[in-house]
Amino acid sequence: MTSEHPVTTVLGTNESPARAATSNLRDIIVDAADRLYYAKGIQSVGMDELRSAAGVSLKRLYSEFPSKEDIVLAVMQHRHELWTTGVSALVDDAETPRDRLLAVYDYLAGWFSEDSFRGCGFINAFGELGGVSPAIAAITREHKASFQDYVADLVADAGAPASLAPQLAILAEGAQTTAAITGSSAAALDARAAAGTLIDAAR
Amino acid sequence: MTSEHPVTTVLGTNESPARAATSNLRDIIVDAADRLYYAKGIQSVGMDELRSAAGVSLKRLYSEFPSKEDIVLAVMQHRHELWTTGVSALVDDAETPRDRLLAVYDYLAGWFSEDSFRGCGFINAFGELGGVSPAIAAITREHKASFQDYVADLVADAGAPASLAPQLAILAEGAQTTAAITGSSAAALDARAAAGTLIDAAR
DNA sequence: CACTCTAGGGAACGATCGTTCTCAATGCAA
DNA sequence: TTGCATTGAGAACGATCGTTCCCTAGAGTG
Repeated sequence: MTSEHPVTTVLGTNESPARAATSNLRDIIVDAADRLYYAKGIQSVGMDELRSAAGVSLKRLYSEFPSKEDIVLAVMQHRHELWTTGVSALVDDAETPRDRLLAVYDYLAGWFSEDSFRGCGFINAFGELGGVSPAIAAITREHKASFQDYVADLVADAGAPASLAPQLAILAEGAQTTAAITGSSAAALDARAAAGTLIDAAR
Repeated sequence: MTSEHPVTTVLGTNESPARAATSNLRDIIVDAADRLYYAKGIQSVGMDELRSAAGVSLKRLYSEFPSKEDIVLAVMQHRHELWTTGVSALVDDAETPRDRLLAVYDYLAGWFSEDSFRGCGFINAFGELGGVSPAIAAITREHKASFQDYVADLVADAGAPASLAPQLAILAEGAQTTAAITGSSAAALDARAAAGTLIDAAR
């Protein structure tokens, strides 16, 4: 489980403009891997189990990805895109700068209510493999840094002091782990309420 | 990796009043396992590696614990005790109810600054094995629930509304994961500042 | 001293890991 | 139809996993 990725450019380099047709081989593999890794952890899912779930032979699996770690990184890249588009969709629908900040927690509330929810896939992957896989640690850092930057932009747009941004990001992180472990989506509402208080106090 | 523990009583049942001498066999194993599992993840550390680190033969290892999962649970139990005593030591030293609430984040700041810090061991274990090991999921839930209860007591002592407690707990959780991934202890200060704002607003 | 018994070290076990390789089936040109 | 190149399914590989077991060293007893 080692490889040297150009980690500073892993996220955001969606170099396939003609991804087009929904179910090509790569997407089938990534979708199945995402479901399994997220539900059971990465090391608890062997290549044979992934092979069965995806309905793809080992040969074709390895023709698309050189190693298991590359599948894990592709899954994380995929999750990053889902997260980014999901959050910004709700944020863009909000009207006031304050509501745009709070929309982040509305996204969390919807996510936490999914049956399959089991915390942040990046935090899970980082805890499991961040200590032994530099590439997985790096992509996790990138994902979280991009979220921090995103919140910082929203805070700036709201005219609030920059110090508010990391506080709001911490609330979002804490809500994710709390919801994962308690199995309840209540943490999203708690975090949203706290965020509202912090935003109001920051003027 | 399966076993049926009486999960509702795993934490807090320290049934060995005469633990006395510091370095008995069990403690040696748990200490070595804690270091390795925390640094590299649980499944990345084999029994042979643990055996070498603890300087104990496999036979003696298995004479003390029936399976690897039992070692993991003992490590988590140990971490729970360290956390509980560490936090309450700082809390007890604080004078005002407000400072007692903020002392939690002071404890986090010290912890985050340790070289070995790599996030909350419970969150890491839950992400890695919570989906396949009910016992590990259960002890994680117990640990987090006990922290929630502890914060709720502090909030009640401060005369603040109960709704403040989950918000402060979420800040603590978020600080842990943020610090782990960014590799910086700044999140403790951010969380502490946010907590101060929330406490002040709750009157 | 001779014998028994216990405990411990570490080789060995079956299972499973990620990865590779063999070989049959297929498409296509002549 | 025949010959050839390419693909894919899944058996097989070496390594390593958690766990067990064999066998020796040494203490205790007569």
